[in-house]
Amino acid sequence: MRIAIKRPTEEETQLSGFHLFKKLNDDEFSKLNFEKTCSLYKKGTVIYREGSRLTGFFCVTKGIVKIFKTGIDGKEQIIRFAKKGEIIAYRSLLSQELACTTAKVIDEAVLCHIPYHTLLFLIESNWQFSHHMLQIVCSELRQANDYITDIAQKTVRERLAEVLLLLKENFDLDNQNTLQISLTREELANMVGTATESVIRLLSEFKQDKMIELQGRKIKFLDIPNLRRVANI
Amino acid sequence: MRIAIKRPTEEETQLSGFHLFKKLNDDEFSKLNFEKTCSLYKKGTVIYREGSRLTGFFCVTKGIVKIFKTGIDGKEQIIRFAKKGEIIAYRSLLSQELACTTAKVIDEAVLCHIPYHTLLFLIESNWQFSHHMLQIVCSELRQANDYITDIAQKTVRERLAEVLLLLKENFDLDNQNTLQISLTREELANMVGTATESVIRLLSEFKQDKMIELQGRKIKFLDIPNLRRVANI
DNA sequence: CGAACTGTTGAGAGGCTTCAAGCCTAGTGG
DNA sequence: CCACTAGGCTTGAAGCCTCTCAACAGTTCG
Repeated sequence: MRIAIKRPTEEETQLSGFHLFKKLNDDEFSKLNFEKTCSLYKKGTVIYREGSRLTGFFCVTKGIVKIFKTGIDGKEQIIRFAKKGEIIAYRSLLSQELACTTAKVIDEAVLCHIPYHTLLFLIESNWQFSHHMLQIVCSELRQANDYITDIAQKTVRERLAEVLLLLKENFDLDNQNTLQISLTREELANMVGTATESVIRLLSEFKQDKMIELQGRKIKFLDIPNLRRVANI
Repeated sequence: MRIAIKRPTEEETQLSGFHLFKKLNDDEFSKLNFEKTCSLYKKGTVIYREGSRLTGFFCVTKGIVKIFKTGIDGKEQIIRFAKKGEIIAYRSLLSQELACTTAKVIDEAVLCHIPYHTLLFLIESNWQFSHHMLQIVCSELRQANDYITDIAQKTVRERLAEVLLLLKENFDLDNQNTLQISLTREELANMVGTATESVIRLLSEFKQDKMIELQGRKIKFLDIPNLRRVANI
């Protein structure tokens, strides 16, 4: 599945920007760089699949990767998106379980594969690395718990508004206030946990209420305070 | 809020059973024991509240603690229950955030408070401790992600059946197949993410279908395979 | 240029929630 | 000892939010 067409540029494989690796000493960082394997992945490529055995984790140095679980009738539930500076597949790896999610490229991406033994080496040799790692997992756990509460208690309308705001926080807007991540209606539905048709209807309601503007998959924010009110946060 | 009426027994404050501390050397374990503070808490006591600052994490050595978030209109969303051998409050502590959940005793409990500096000391001095800690957080994150998928895709009926089976896994049954944890209908609803009335109606349907038997808050399992089928796992 | 996928809209059905009323149980105070 | 109260439990009825199904338009791509 892992098809690399062209090589990523030197710059696209730099791990120095990762907060996680900030406290490594020169030796550790060299070792990391020596043992990493970076590849460029086209949109649509599956990085790893639910149930597969992982040999390491990945650092996203470019692009966007969608992490999802497959639920009832193959319906996707999107857990999160990973972008530059974030790591994926570390959870199942640390638990030494088979992958419980699938990772798919939605924006041409460069990923660096870090073998499991390198991860273990870093945990053993540098407590600050472990500490950072702990903070990353804890942060993700917090988001997951927050989301459980939302999804259990809020209406689809509130959740969609919240998801839009969340996307706004995590992915930049251009100078026109347009969201710089392109998702299908179905993907939005799979984030919110609803039917595609519901997302479509609600989006056009938001549009009628002058909170957003739509052009295909482009979403432009017009009235964020009101959107926040709808989201009920 | 933290009212200790009677002292816990020596045996009730032992941390030697905790998997998390298995790899500590004698010095580390002594330090841990020296710096812990154990108390006994009555049913209904709040250990820590959403938004409060935490000074350490807690090891549950006896009893059951309910961890929940407060959502819309004060409606509780139960995140999990912690029982003997489990730790609580570590997530917000590690992230150095204010508590994002509330912990309340639902079965008379003994908790040992471990100060933040002790946690940091252990992370610095013993990589195996950090590794265990990472595995605990990862395991909780996995459960959270699974639950997001369920709650987003399954019906209330399926989720209730699943919650019952989950409780069966985590809390023992007596020799009559009766669940050894006593929850109100409202608490069940707050786990499933539904209205109390819905839980009541579904429980009596399950009873009519001879899958469970009810006596007040006691739930007795009669047909687990069928319950599993309803849960759709 | 058709095939496959995505997006849109309408109609109907049904699962759940909400509101309301009443019952039961346990704990309290006269 | 018993009425009383509060909180939990139960049931019914009404209604709405959301899903599903279905048909069709638009878009992309080989």
